[in-house]
Amino acid sequence: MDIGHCSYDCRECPNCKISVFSDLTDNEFETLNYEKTIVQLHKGQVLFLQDTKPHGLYCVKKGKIKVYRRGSEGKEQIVRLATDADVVGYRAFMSDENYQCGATALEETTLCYLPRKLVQTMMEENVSISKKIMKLLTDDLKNAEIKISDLAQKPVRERVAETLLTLKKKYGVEDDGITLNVTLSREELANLVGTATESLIRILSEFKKEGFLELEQKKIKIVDEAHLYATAHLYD
Amino acid sequence: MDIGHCSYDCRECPNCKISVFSDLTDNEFETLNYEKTIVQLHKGQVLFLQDTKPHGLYCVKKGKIKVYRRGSEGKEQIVRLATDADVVGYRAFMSDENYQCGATALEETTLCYLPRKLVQTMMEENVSISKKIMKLLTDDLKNAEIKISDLAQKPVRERVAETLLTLKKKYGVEDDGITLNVTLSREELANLVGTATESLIRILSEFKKEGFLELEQKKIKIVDEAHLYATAHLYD
DNA sequence: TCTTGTATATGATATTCGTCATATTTTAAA
DNA sequence: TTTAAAATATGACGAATATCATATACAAGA
Repeated sequence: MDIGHCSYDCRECPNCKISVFSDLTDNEFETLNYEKTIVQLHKGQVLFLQDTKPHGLYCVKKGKIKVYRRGSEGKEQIVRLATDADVVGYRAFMSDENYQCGATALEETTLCYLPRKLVQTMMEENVSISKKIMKLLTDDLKNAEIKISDLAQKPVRERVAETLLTLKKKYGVEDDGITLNVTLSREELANLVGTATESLIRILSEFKKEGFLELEQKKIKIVDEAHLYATAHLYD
Repeated sequence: MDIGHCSYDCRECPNCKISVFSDLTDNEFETLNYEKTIVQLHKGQVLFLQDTKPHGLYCVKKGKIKVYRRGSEGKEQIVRLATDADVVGYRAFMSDENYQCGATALEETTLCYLPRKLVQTMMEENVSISKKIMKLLTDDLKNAEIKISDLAQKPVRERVAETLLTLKKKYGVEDDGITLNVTLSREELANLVGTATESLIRILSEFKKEGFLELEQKKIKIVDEAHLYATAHLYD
């Protein structure tokens, strides 16, 4: 995990218009530039560990992060995914508790680390930040509640279909228009769906046989989105 | 659902010290008194329905509320429980979306309804309210994330044990020190655990045979909490 | 390139859990 | 009270899914 100081101006960051920090004054941007730290993660590197204490929060500049919770048998359940402009690690930070989830890079990822004091100052001075963080929280809570009822009510096959569609929505597709723009191992995909790796693999094979997907190593191509939607029992 | 205007002073409310509205000025209390509406619900009455539009938020004065999400097959998954001083219906309200969960009274319940405009004004004038609502959100998100990993990883038996302990923590016990101070049908309990009603009943019977519980109609007595903890694989 | 380890895949089997059927108890209504 | 309806309980069964075993493919390092 490489850490460096202030190598670029936050106003240049393509995320500054859409992220939590979109409505800052010039003065606030100066402080941000000075106080923030760049964190560089390679694929598989850990950003923070479950049950450790947060000291600030992370804003994804570019890359992909998985946020997961490890159960008593060591199996990890992915509870959220993050990408450019998303904020990571703010749940625990906000409630001043230990992280209840860990976070790891899914690919080469650059983040900005904002130390506690900076965030607190900014939140006090600029109401828009609190509002945006609240919006993050309500969105995450919404998704979490949907995930709860899905886990309790939908069979694995439906959840796999739904997860693939969620991935497409979250990370988009490559230039060909069908290849999911994210690389997850089968195990990670299973941990996202909430099932055993073998079950996930079997259902991917089914979907392939049924012509919904094409599989090339870790690359997943969604060739029949409509049928996936139907299988997921989703209508949006 | 009985609705009435301002029949008491919020400063008299036993919850005003611990709820979201604990740090109000006298002026703000005056407005609150004037603008709020009392809502009285009998057991089983609906507070709001899934997929409808929120116009304000509710604060539980006294009683118990279940918040649930109905899946495509009509089965409801309880995602949260509320009691005195809890705020209900704020997730959708805050993000200005339709309710994605419904809410129903589990027993005779009195709530205060605060219309949108009032809440907005108060949040702008008094930062402590936003902060407290943010605290609610982070707590709910935390619990939701735990529920997600439990649903994905723990077998039904463990989840039943955990749910019973959660109920004890949330609603406490009667004067005898062991009877859960909440009345849920077996079906509701199953919808909270995320399992079939028959499975829930079977496991309650098991727990009874094993001497963890006593069952008298809907009353559940936890007589061996330590063993329940052990079965739940919880250590807090 | 070869080798070794790891990820993916697939079959066989076991287990958990949900569903259906039915009995029993409780509650509510007549 | 008597009766009907609903909730609870229990057994039998089947479906869904996890686990285990093993094969194959892939990737990383020697």
